[in-house]
Amino acid sequence: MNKFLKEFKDRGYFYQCTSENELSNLLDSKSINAYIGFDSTAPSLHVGSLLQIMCLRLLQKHGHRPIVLLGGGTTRIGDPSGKEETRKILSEKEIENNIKNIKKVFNSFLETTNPKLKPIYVNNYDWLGKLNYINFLREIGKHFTINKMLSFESVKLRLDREQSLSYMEFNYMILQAYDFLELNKKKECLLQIGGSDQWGNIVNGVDLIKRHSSNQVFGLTTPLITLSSGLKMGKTEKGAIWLDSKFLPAYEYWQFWRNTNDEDVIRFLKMFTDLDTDLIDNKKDENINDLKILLANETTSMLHGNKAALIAEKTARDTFEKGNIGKNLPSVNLSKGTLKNGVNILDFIVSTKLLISKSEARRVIKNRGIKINNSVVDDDKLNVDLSFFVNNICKISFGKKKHLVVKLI
RNA sequence: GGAGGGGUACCAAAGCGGUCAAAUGGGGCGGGCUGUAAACCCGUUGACUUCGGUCUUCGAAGGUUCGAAUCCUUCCCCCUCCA
Repeated sequence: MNKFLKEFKDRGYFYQCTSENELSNLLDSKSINAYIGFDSTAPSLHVGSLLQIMCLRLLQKHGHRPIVLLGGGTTRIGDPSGKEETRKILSEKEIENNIKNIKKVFNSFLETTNPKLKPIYVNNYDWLGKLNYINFLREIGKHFTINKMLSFESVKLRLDREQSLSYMEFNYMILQAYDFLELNKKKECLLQIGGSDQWGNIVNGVDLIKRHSSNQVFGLTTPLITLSSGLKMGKTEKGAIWLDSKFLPAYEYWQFWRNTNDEDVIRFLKMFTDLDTDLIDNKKDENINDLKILLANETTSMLHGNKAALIAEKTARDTFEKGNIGKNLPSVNLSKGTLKNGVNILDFIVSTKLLISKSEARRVIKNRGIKINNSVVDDDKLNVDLSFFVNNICKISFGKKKHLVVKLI
């Protein structure tokens, strides 16, 4: 088997492939261009897209070039799944800004200097925006039969459940197929990778290209990553885990990985780090918490850099293992003047943005969830003044994991 | 276009004139147990409060009433069936 494919499987990226043997031969014979499409409705990407990004890294590692499709065109249409979520209509400017921002994310994960490997960015608005409906129907539409489209899982599911499926959404798969065709023509793209939910769309593209230009291209899908808890990755409890320090500081990114479920650790090490898979298998019996730290360090340094990972680890050890005030915990500044006469604990909490409302703060205090300098606050009338500060610093904690350093300035 | 059903908090879903800031379940958050896991148990889940209350919320806007999520009117949206 081709080395890329083998590693793809070893790391647990593999779910389905259109013609595995042929693809394997192709990848052995030359370097190819392969694409993955990303949604650009948000100003950045979160861990939900990380597996896809890792696929692109792996392509590069094996000498293939990734094409990153940022869906300016499809974003404009929107995938109206979900029930009655009227999708936000994004302005052109927003989409452009999103795309610009998202590119930065890729640049921190991908090799960008080697001219043979560096990613090609494309925006499908460039071709979808120019489509002429009649021509499109005649050239592309004729290759699709309704009979077949109705048989696709995504469609069937909706129909079986008697949920409505708009014509617009029904067309989504054709547009994605068309994207692949364009990329095949213009960028010699021979492979599309995507999540398993994209299978139908990908197969459509492969078929379309065969009919339209009789080229053979391939599709490859990754499994849908769920946490052992069954939750979809990325869209987790506490809000999105952004792949961007502007939206999520490195320390919290580190914490996200540090808090991985036991059952997920080995799997995630393989998926989300560059560590050799054999090496990871050999670690199976090591202390689970050390493995989690390893996972957190590897993933964090890949995105935010080695230094940030080390700082995050040290900060975590200081706060969790020693119970100290980790120097590099997230911090807020407060002016000395406001505390001169002391300030009520509720106001204090809200002013640090630890919590957003006084009611919530009151509730949490009642549940013994607030600590100042490691001691539980049990009175919501507590007056916080300068005496709580040592060297102008004070630590306030919400729960066991959320700690904040308040600095006086 | 016709007939019917429906829009309730993060989600699902009760309520159908006062006792409703709104049952119940899920999710979230906090606590306990632990290992910064999982499972389990307990608490909590609109905002402000001098803890007496006050204010804003049940698709939208009006109206009836001492009093409306509940009744009426108009509008918007969704679903099912028929054409």
